[in-house]
Amino acid sequence: MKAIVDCNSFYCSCERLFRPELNNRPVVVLSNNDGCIISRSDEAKALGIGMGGPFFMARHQLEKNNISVFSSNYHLYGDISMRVMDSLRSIVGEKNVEVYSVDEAFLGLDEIDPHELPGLAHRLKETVETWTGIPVSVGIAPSKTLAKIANNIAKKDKQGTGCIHLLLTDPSFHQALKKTRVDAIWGVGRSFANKLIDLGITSAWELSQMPEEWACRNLGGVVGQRLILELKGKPSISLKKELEIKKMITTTRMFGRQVTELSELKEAVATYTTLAAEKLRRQNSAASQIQVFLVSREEDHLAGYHPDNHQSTNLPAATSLTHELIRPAIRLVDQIFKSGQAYKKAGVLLSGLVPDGSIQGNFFSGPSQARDRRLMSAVDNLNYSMRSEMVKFSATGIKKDWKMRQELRSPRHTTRWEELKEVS
DNA sequence: TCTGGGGTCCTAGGACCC
DNA sequence: TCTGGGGTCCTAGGACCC
Repeated sequence: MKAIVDCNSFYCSCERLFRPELNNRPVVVLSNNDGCIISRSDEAKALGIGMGGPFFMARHQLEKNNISVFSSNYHLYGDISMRVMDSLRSIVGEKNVEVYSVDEAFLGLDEIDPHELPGLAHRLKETVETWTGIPVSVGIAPSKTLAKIANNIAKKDKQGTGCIHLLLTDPSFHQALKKTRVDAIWGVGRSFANKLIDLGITSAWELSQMPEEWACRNLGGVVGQRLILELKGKPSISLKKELEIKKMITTTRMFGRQVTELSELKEAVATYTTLAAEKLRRQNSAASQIQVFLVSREEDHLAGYHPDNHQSTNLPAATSLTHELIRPAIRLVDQIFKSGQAYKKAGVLLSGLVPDGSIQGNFFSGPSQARDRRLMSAVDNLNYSMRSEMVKFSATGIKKDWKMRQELRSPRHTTRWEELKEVS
């Protein structure tokens, strides 16, 4: 058996922790750059605020309904997320928790007596809520995909289910499948859903009755095949181990305004490279390839890949050192940049990742490498313990006029001393 | 005027090797 | 005049997730 534990309106719930007067009131949280609405409290949903809609278009509606609006505060959400996951680990054991995203985790429950599952579900919910203050929903079923469906049922009828739903027997999940539309299945996106509906397959139940070979041919090969098995209650997507090493690392951001100056683009790309390099060192990897891309205003509506605006280079040797990554990154900006072009977004992608310990050296790398690495880890430690850019490379700029907008961000209550909540 | 960011997995097809 | 076949690795692109 598998469980999924999912935080309800996670970002909104985090904001409410320090603003209890917002409980039972409508709240929304915006994406980076205050672009879209990415989290809504139940009250905001009830007022008709859509998911993923642009902030500027909803602004009037938000004001009219006196809805509280926050920019995203990832320092806060990341810290609260860790506490939620630690609570789950303390109940089912570290090896049975797969952190699936910032606000949800799959749990492996094969060692638990099925009779104890309802009690466990309640204990999970109550413990997380008591220890962290974040409300959660729990779904339990034989496979991950069915657990997701159970969780959706729990969330859809919070009063009726108490945010807990279990699908432990065949009849119970058959019933649930009949009530679930194909486009609501985990693993079925827009394109597969359209395809299925065109074929007259509208419910999860109908999909589960299709032959595996058919799914293999029509739903993305083994992915589709696994999906059918999962819907039948045969677990085919296993729990992933913690600490899997990422195979590529990217940092991309919109700018707060259009950027036309080469010098500003270089600052931004140097800043993103610094962030990506920190992520790289955190998992003890080194990169052997770096790619940079700039997105201009004009091509924004043309979705996808534009070779003109992407350049990549193979590094002479894999590295995790920020300055060895910034240099080639900036050269790539020079190659891509077109004078007179207005850019709205840039990104850095590190790939060809290898373990940092066993880097294939080359003729030209000298003994300074070891010293540089000690320097980097000192910088990381300082920045980590202060939770800020205590020490940084001058190439990343000082003023950062291009930085994204975050006009409505709440204080970083749990990660910055100077922003600690005061209670009098 | 303003529409996020960061990932994963899988497949097809080309390059290359023996 | 005749010109194989199987395997591996890499990359681009499509699909999906939160």
